[in-house]
Amino acid sequence: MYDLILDHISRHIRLTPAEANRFTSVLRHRKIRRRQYLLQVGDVSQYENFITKGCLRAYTVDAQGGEHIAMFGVEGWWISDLFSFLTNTPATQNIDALEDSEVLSIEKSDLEKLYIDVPEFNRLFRILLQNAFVAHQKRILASISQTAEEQYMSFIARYPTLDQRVPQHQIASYLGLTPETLSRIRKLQAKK
Amino acid sequence: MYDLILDHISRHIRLTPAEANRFTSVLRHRKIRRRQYLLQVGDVSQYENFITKGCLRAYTVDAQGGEHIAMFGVEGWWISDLFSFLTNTPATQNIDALEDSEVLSIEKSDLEKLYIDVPEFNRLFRILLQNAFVAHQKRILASISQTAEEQYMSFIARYPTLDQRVPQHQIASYLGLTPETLSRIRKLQAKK
DNA sequence: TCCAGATCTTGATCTACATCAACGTGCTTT
DNA sequence: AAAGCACGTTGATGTAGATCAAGATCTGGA
Repeated sequence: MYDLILDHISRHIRLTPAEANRFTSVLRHRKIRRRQYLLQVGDVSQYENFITKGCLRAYTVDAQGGEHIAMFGVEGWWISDLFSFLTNTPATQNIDALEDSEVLSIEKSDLEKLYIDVPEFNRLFRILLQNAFVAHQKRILASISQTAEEQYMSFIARYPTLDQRVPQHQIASYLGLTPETLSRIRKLQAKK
Repeated sequence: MYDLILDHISRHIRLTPAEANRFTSVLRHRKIRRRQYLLQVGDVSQYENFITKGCLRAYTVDAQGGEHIAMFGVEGWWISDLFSFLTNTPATQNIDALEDSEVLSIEKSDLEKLYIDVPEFNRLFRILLQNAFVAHQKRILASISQTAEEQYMSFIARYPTLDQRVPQHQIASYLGLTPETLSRIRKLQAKK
């Protein structure tokens, strides 16, 4: 149950067995069925979620009802509405499952206690944030400087597994394209 | 000299006078003239820089020579090529000054020692990263879901001072627009 | 089994924004 | 004071990608 997350953590910080137990003891295991919400707009996000199985997405819904995907997550990734989680404000994103999934969730108050009891966790979450920050920065620069086709090619180069698992129109939404445009890009690419 | 940065820090963590001294003792004060580089593509970023005066920008240059602005920074903000800094790889961004500026720079090895000696700094930089992360996420969602005009209106709403200080074509570059398009958007807005 | 919805594709048309080009103004540098 | 940039504006035209519409598969639920 905890193998994946402990392995994930051990890449960044070293824990004693006691500390590892301290950590896993506050994790809550949850199963999320396909199309089921992990978080809905308006709720306050209580948890940081580590995905142990399946695939989820975080997305906003605009005034016209259009969905815009902020991030995907698969096994070994974290997913949450970080802003809601950090500031205790209502979430602006929905998170739901694209496949039957399982997550390990840590509650905010538990995480804060953990920071105090095992200071290394400050370091861990700082590193995770750094990586996420850098990924976001690349995504921004891509979106302001690349064509739709270039962005899609970068996407499949960086996330080849996601391209296989996720419906095409969800990827279009992630890239800020219409499904039709992505379909045409793929058709052109197939010829090359 | 250190008033601004100590005030900035005190919003997030509480330091003893000794810890504050420990911190300021590793800061390096630098003056950067308008158009002068703080960091150039290819160099490894050695510093995190806190701006005490002036205005800087971080930007990439694409194959066609086009500049794409990753971020602006003014007094009270941090600026760096975080990826280069964290991974000791050559920077992919230039940072230069849009006005005569001054920064306080902390070197990577000093920061790492600081994390050990004063663990609260882990917390500080985690919080700073969280804020930056959230800002980036909003920018991504804006760029994939809003029109050019909407993005510009959001920009001036969020950064009214930047809109005053920064040349218009730099803002266009930040938003991923051409200077002509931004000029036309502003003309339309003026009528409203 | 059958129906409804989800997904993807293809074509026709539209439009937001880019590109190209010219010009005015006000700094900076000498 | 002159020359040269940097910066912004405006107009004409081009194009990437959106929108609208229709149809083909496929899938899951009653």
